[in-house]
Amino acid sequence: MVRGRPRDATVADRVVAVAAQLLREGGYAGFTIDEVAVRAGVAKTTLYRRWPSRDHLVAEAVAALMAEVSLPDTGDVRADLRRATLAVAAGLREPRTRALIAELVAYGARHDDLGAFLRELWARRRQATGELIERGIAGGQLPAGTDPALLIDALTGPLYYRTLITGEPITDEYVAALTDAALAGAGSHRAGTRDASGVAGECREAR
Amino acid sequence: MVRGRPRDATVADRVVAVAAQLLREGGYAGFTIDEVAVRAGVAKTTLYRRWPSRDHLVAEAVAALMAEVSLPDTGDVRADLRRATLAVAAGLREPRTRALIAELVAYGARHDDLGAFLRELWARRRQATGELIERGIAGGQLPAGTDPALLIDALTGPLYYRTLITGEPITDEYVAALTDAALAGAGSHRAGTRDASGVAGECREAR
DNA sequence: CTAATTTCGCTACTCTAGTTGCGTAATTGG
DNA sequence: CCAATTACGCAACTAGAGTAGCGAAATTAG
Repeated sequence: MVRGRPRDATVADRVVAVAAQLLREGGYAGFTIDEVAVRAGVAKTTLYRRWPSRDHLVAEAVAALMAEVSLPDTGDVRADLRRATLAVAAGLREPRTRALIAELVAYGARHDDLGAFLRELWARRRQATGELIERGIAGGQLPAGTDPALLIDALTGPLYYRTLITGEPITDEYVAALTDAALAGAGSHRAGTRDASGVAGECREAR
Repeated sequence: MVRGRPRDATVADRVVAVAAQLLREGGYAGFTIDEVAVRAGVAKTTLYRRWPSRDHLVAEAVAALMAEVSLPDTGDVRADLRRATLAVAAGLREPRTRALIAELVAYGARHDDLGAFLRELWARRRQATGELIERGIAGGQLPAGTDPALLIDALTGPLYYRTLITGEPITDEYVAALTDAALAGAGSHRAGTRDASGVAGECREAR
């Protein structure tokens, strides 16, 4: 057995719950380590014995907050992808969510370990979408040459780009156009077929 | 005339130069207001009379750093877009650039005015690309229905998405595939033509 | 020249992240 | 029971962001 005094097993749960609650209340602002310590009834030093930095604690609390969130699966892969993309867009429109993601991005850049943790978090979210796309390819609803990772990026990347970088609005019309373009572009890449000039134009006419 | 003692006109230049230099030396870490004040030979309070926060000063220094950067223009719009996208990818591969952008993203989320400032900064960079695309449409090198903003998002969004969120590598092959998909998807959206199901598949066969 | 006005430097302060050192509580092994 | 070991709480500390107050310097209006 381990020798010394065992860790208080309730501490982790209490702290993360309090941290998540603080984030819900005031978002990123108003979240202080001291406040977490007081509300959770533990010493600040105890917090730092378990989480190496404030950023780490916030990240874990966010992970707890986004533990749920599911993916539609109606059998119509294209429709499911549209719905999922609209859901992501809706989430990113929330100012508090936007602010939190922006902070997480900075955390990931500041601490290598936190970066890995967050990448893992995002990867889990993309996993399900990837499987959905695989089913779509297998079932003939998406072109055989479709690269799942690339399609996810094409659907999601512009949303985060607008949210975090350009700040341009993400309307449902924009999401529809984005989804159209991404689905139309899927499977277009072939080794040796670097440029698809004209093809899109042809497709447009053919509709 | 204005009544009181005039501002020392050299202060702004000195401070921004020192701030940019500190960013070059140590990136985001190691940048402290006190150090800037000491090196620029001004009082810390004077800094805060001109820049409302550290974040604002960093943002202005970054803006000074990225003042240059030009866009290729060979007449071949598709090739120019490929080149420009590769250049953006190369920039984002730099760890220090990546870290700075991540911090800027958080700044923009924390301060509304800084958000506007940064959006303006990015908008200026996209402006030139938009004009390039317009020329491509006018010259028939891109489908008539191409939405310039959407195409820019499709080309750039995934790069920032990978850089800031997923952390997946951005290889030149990835950029090539991404550019193919984006260019193939351009102009695919039409009012009333919500879904392009099958079209991409057709294109694949026709290739 | 004098008064009003504005900038500047300086000192001292608050607040929060994060650290250090110490005494004490809880547990296991003998 | 006793020693070793580990967790915990507490108090004091450092460092950096940001603020407040004051006196001095520079400038313009009269």
